[in-house]
Amino acid sequence: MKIRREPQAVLLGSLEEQVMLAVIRRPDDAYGMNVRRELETVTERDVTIGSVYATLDRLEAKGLVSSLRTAAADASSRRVFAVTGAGARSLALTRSMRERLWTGVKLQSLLNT
Amino acid sequence: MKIRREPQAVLLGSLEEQVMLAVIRRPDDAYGMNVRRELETVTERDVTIGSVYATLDRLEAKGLVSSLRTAAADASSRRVFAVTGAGARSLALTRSMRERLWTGVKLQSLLNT
DNA sequence: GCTCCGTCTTCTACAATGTAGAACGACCAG
DNA sequence: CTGGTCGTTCTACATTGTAGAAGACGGAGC
Repeated sequence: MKIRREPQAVLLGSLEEQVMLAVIRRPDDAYGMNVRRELETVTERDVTIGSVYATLDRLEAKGLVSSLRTAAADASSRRVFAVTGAGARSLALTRSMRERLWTGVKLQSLLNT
Repeated sequence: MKIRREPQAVLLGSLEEQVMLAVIRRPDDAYGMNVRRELETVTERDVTIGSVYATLDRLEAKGLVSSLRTAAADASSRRVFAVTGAGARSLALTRSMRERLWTGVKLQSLLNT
């Protein structure tokens, strides 16, 4: 009998993490353009729409987010995203690993070198 | 006349950030192999030495870390790294931008989807 | 002196992620 | 119609992340 390999939580790239967080911040409203807007307003840097979709598609391929289409009858058909359980676990893992690295780090003395 | 582009603090990739933190955590002792060890013990995942050096070299090219060679007379010649002021600023920026995105995010409800 | 070994660095090649912008379809105002 | 807005898809390319082999060097043991 085959040993079942656990679908382990995966480490995220920096944009992947940001995009997932933006999705979470827009409950039920997380379609591409909105994710982009959220990202831009919160981070104050601009992200092209292509980057957002490319990332979203790759995350979906990995099962970290899922998407659902709004009825075509609607004003315009949107693809609404949500992070999956696996996605949430990846976020948690990515964060805790990073927190461990940051623990005890003092930047002050280095800032004005 | 050309407009001068400011050498702004740069956003970091996930490994870049980790490597820089590992460098900071090994004051005066941050040569390649040690950075790798630090990374592995703190994050509990393995990183090949090639990844570490590639990242370190790229960071140096961007001026975010600097390196210095120990005397060749030493047991073995090492290249010791340190993060620069620009590096520290990038770390700070990367972190604060991310913190803003994480603010208010609750993973709990999503974890066991 | 050799030869084997451990430590550290360099190099090459390739996969995954990040980025940009044009093209497209649908709808609505005029 | 026609042009404008909104949202999505696609293509192409740059930057980062990953892997492992190859070298250089000095010390241990014979």
